[in-house]
Amino acid sequence: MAVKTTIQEVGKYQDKEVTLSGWIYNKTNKGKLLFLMLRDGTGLIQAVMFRPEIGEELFDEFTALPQESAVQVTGKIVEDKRAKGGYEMQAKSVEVVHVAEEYPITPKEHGIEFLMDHRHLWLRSSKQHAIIRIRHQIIQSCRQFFDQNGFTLVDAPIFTPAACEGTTTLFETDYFDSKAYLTQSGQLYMEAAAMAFGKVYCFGPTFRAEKSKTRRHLTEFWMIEPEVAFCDLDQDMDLAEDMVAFVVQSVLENRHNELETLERDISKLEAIKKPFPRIKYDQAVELIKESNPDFLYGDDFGAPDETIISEHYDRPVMVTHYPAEVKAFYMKKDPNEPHKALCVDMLAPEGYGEIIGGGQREDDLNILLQKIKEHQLPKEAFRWYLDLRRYGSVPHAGFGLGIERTVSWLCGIHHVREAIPFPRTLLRLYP
RNA sequence: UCCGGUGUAGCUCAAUCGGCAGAGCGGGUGGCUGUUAACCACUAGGUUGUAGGUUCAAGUCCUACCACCGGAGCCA
Repeated sequence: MAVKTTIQEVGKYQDKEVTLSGWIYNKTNKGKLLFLMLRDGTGLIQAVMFRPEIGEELFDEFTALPQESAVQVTGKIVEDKRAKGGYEMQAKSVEVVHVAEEYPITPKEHGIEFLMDHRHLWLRSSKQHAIIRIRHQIIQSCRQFFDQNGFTLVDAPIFTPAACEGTTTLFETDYFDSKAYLTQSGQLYMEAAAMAFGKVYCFGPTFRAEKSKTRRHLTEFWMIEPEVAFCDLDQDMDLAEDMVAFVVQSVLENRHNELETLERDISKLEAIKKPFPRIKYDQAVELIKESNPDFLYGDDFGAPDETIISEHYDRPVMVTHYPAEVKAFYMKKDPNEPHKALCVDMLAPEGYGEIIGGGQREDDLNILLQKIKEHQLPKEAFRWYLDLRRYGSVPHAGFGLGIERTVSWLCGIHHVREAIPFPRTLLRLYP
């Protein structure tokens, strides 16, 4: 009896008989020959069926099968230069598992609305499949990086009691007799966790009810957020740089086929080596003013401004020391430049924008109290957070890495909605 | 929220000055032993986003609405 295997393993079974289970990705026939492109989730392989070998009845049945019908095929794996992937199967016996209905996504072009309405099926097509596998690789290598560097996973809650940062619109939901808000960031909880464990990170979904309608925004997106006790801004940047370089390397090493499927320019990713350039806000403004003279000093950067900055470099650039007013209340001010925050944004190359935002946190109780007052935030909701500055407050820092923006950058895709399996945007809650 | 654009067959799109509603893919039927988005022949398939209006005549012009796309803002 033939051994069951998967398409990515067929190289181990050259000239041997195996059984593959999967779905018909595409097929074409030529009289007595039928070419099945078989998909099993691990790859694609062509199975060649010859009418006299298979038998009239089964051959006709297979010839009539619609795209995405489920089948099981047994045959010999042979090396063949004509086949994509280098191998093909000479089918000997075949079995239909399920005859699909007429499949809506054909090998031709489709519009984005149609594809997004069929996202549950679109994930089967090779490009989307490659993107999600690279997403998996990115997440896996982030976790590996933290494991290797002494971090403890401490996940943050999704339901939160109040508008945490006060800078963004949150989703509100009923929580029994009161209201709860979906988290916009795990950071404040990570600060508590860092005081308990030293080096921590969380990985989970975050939610923003902003009516943003751009290629860089989702209402539900995933962030990896490390936080480290006894850490200053420079050490925080070292960490961010180490992690991003590690992740890029890991994707290059393990997902070469997927990058190829996406026609990603690999040389752009191979250039991502430490050290990353580090510039201050003031220097970034000078770069922007070369191309956009209307930029007002003191403003936060818009998407086109970020692109201008990133175009000066072949690797991610870290911009620090933004004006304190444009940053969140918990950012520590630079003692040497009191109007600047000890913060860092990492801008990806090729115009992919901000993938990391972070910095050193304010650790002085009185300054924090003052800031909460200035930002008119509900002091009661921050009682626990302020406790962290009462019981052994230490310099600490961290950052958040947006998974979808990182996936988009590494995959070279145009829109973050393809970087998450089931995107949630301003205008989409289905499927 | 603002600016711009698009709604025509299951899908992607055409339709000139307002004058017979069309193609490719997908579906169906037949043919082919090396196809890669196969090819060849035949075939079925339409409330032109919705509601009004102008006109002998509207896919095409006008008004309103709806949906989506792109960008900005907001934001990460």
